Amino acid sequence: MRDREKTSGVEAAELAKKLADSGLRMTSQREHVFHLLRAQTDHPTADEVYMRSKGEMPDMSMATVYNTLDALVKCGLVKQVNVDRAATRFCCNMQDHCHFYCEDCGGVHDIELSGEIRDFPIRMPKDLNARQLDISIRGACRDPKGCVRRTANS
Amino acid sequence: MRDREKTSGVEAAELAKKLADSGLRMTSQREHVFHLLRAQTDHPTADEVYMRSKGEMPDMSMATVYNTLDALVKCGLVKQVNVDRAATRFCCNMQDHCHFYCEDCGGVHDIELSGEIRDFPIRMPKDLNARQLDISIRGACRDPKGCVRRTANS
DNA sequence: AATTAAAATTAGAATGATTCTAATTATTGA
DNA sequence: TCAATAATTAGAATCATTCTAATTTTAATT
Repeated sequence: MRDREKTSGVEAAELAKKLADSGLRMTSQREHVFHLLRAQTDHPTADEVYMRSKGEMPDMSMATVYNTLDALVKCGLVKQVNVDRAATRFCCNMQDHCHFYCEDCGGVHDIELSGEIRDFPIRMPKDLNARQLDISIRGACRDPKGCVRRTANS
Repeated sequence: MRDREKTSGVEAAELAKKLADSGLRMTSQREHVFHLLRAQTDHPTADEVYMRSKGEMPDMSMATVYNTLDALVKCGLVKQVNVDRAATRFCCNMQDHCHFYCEDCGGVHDIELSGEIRDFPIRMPKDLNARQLDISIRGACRDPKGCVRRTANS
């Protein structure tokens, strides 16, 4: 086993507990990736995490980076920013609306907004110039008829 | 040249005008894809569009499907649903917040919400059970120091 | 109607992100 | 310590998307 420190004891304990709560084990790789994510809050990609891990854990594989990020997401310590790892979808409803992804059937539904997007309670910094806002909601259809994994064609 | 109908004259005229406004040409492939998107509002992927186009235009290539979807997005008749075609990003800020993607430098910034997500003016249908809501904003940093295309490492 | 330049389409190769596989190693609880 | 289970690894495989170079189509002019 490799040494397992660098992270403050508090972080390590928090991580171990959260992992255990989800039935996952504490490993040095998971601790290292978690520490690394906390050190720089710039939303790295998996590949960036892999690069950054090289210094302290040069043997960690890309597969482990993905597995570890999945574990951290599963135990609620990390969020995935572009949540959908699947293909881009297209729609021709040009009204302001948002999208609901059903995690069970894979379907996408439009959801109406009941107000203007500009009135949403978002505190936009002055130095950022917004061009487009997207809202997506993930969850499950409750309709047993509508909620059937769809096929790619027709 | 292949025949070019199937679509109501109104649609075809609207499409031709929008394309022209963006300096793009009307083609039978573009008309066909546009018609197909309007016929089924289920947010197909590029591959699904390709499959569905087989019946009427069996020779259309995947490259054309992508080019055509890009053209329709560019001229404002179609929206891309998962806007980011790049790698997934990870963050460990577990507060409710949203993300700002700078289209110039590729950076991602957290943006605070000034209210509860549950108070957002979204008209959620009763048969949909939401588990997670994501808000992403695209645009440009105005800060010339902060806005520099970042490198993958460090 | 023929000519031409620019734009669009095509097949297929290339790329990039992610997932899978099978073998090895580490962790945990008895 | 031992066995069972979970995690890690390298590398292959997959999938979505982009690129390339050749061909075809379009649109504007003769």
